[in-house]
Amino acid sequence: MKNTDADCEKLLAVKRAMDTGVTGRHPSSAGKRFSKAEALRIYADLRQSIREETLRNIVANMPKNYFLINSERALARLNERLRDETEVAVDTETTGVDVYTDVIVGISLTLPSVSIPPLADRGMHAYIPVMHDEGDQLARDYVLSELRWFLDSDDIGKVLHNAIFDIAMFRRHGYDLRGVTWDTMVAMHLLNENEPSYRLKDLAPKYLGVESDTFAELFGKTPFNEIPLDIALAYAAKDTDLTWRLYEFQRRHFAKLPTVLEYYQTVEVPLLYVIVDLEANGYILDLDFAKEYGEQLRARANELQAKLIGVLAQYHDGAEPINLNSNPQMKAAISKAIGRELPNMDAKKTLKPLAKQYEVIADLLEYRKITKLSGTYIDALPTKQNPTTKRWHSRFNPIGTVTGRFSSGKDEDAAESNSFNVQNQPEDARKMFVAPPGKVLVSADFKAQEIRCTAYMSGEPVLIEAFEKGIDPYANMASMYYKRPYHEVNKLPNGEDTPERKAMKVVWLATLYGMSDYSLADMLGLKKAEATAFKDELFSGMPKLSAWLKANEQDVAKYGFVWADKQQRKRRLPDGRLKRKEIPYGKWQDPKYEEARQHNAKIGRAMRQGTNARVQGSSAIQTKVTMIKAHAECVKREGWALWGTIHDELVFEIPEDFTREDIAVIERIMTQSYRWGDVVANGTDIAIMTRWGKGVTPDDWFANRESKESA
DNA sequence: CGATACGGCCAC
DNA sequence: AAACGTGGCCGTATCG
Repeated sequence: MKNTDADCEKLLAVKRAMDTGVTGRHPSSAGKRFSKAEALRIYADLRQSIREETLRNIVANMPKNYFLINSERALARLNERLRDETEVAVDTETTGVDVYTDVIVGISLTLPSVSIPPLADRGMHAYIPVMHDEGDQLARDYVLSELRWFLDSDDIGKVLHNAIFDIAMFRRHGYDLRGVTWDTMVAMHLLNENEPSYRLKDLAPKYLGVESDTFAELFGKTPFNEIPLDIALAYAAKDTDLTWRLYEFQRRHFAKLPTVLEYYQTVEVPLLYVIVDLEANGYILDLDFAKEYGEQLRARANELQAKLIGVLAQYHDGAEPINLNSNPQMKAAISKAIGRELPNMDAKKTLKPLAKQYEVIADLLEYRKITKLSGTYIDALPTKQNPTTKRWHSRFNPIGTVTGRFSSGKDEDAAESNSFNVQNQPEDARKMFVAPPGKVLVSADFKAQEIRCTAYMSGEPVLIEAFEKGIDPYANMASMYYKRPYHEVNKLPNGEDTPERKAMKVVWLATLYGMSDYSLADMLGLKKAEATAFKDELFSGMPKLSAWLKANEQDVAKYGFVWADKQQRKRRLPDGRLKRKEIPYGKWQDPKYEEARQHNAKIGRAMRQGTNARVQGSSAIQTKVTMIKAHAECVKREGWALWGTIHDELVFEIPEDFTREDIAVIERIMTQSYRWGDVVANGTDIAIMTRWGKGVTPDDWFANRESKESA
């Protein structure tokens, strides 16, 4: 059997160790033939001893300006020194990564300006253990109360790596961490959104030339409170030491990016506090509803399962019973059942068109939809209640995407966490989410956010005029293209799209996202040449937009990056500068040119990403700026909180006795917080609900309330 | 048996 | 020729 690269390395390490006499045969294998299994056992022991040696080295080679603070006197002296600092690096060590349940076991501080005469290195790196199992130390309550003035101070800036976590941990113990001025993790993302990892332990070797072991490498699954204080000091003080050095490195680089720095300091950093509140506020789920709905879905799934197995089992060969969740099995069985070979099991492209013709396919589609819905959402979410807060919490990661949008879900190193993605909840699962008692959810979206953004960035008069007149841009385009009156191609009396408007929406998004004419034809049911002609004619009426799209591609090709609005954020697309590889005519399928094809595909992808990143990235900035304003308003108002954000939408929770003026406030926040210059006004649609979903308009809500009052 | 890849699908 | 951007997560398949 062939060994993996990882195993090869392990075996080589063992061989080296045996050759140099560092280790010998494994005691458990005395008298047996030397085997790979024994070598791997030796490796495990070797690793353990390497780990122990690493820890010994870390302690032995610890810089002289790392100090353990474990007496009242030492803490008092530290407090004095803190008063002379303007900016300090801060980090917490904790029992785990659940900010609502875990607790702080120690605090690291780097005081950069301290100078202790015999020591060559400037700066002081302190670790204050407060809950380690062993060793002399101060109590957490005492330390936190002594440091309260510092934690509360806006005048002493705090520099952290992943500040959201630490702010939330301090809050867990009833303390604010005010004055955060820099988050090296977020800053790194603005300096390079393509970075493979934003862990301090990966950034330090890469950018500071400092080797650094991860917590897991050094301590495995041992919680930090079980780590002896000498090792804890060396490890924890190094964290703020590295954070500070990374900060200095980043400052130098931001000097060349003043517009990005301005955005970082006025948006991304203040936003961290908004996110902490948003995440902590959390969600309430209607468990009775979830239970009942889950049972309904399960019953239907069982019914479909029995039916499908009845039909398909005969087409399945193999020792194991047929599995409806297995795509390879289903592809084979259904192909046989319907007497034609399916190319794949894509629901939209392959199965849906066949569902009318073949009941078995319709059943399978329903079965898959239901099992996905219950498996991922309806049955899964109820188990994720936080034991401490009794609410459900999501993570909103402000650097989770390359364009600047939020991602939502679990943290990278938190497989066990109860966190979940709140941004991809299907309509049916949203019904589980309810407003807290006495409150309503108010959702406010940016009306046609990305299209307004494009109108502004391209300066296209057709789009700008449409927005000025309050005209629907899709309908306007449809009117132009089909040469029919606007009202005829806008919406149908029942509020649904006309086919013309729908087609324009597809074409619009296709262009924005760089869809090929081939795919567009596929989507609209046209021939490729027809799709090309369609797009050409449409865009010939909007020359400024066409020029803008072209310029974006040229920028990607020339510079390898594009800017979001006002040069606040860069999207680096280095593949755009690659040179295309020639593939001779007729050799397009030739395996010999596979590498050339992939190479050229990367360039095409970069070209498509350019426009998308400008639009999506600028829109994300609008959403983030608006969130800061919305949060500030919520803080001022009793019972108001920011409940969620889904890219182009903010959701508030507010007391149910809200007024028309309250709605007007939300409307102003949405439309005035971040404007597309003076060129394109913002719009917002507001909906009110007690259960997450469609909701009603404010007018309907008030009409309903008034009719109840008069009854 | 664990880590990882992948197809598929939810959202905007 | 390839062919729609940004994500997260599920279950199965695959690898060693």
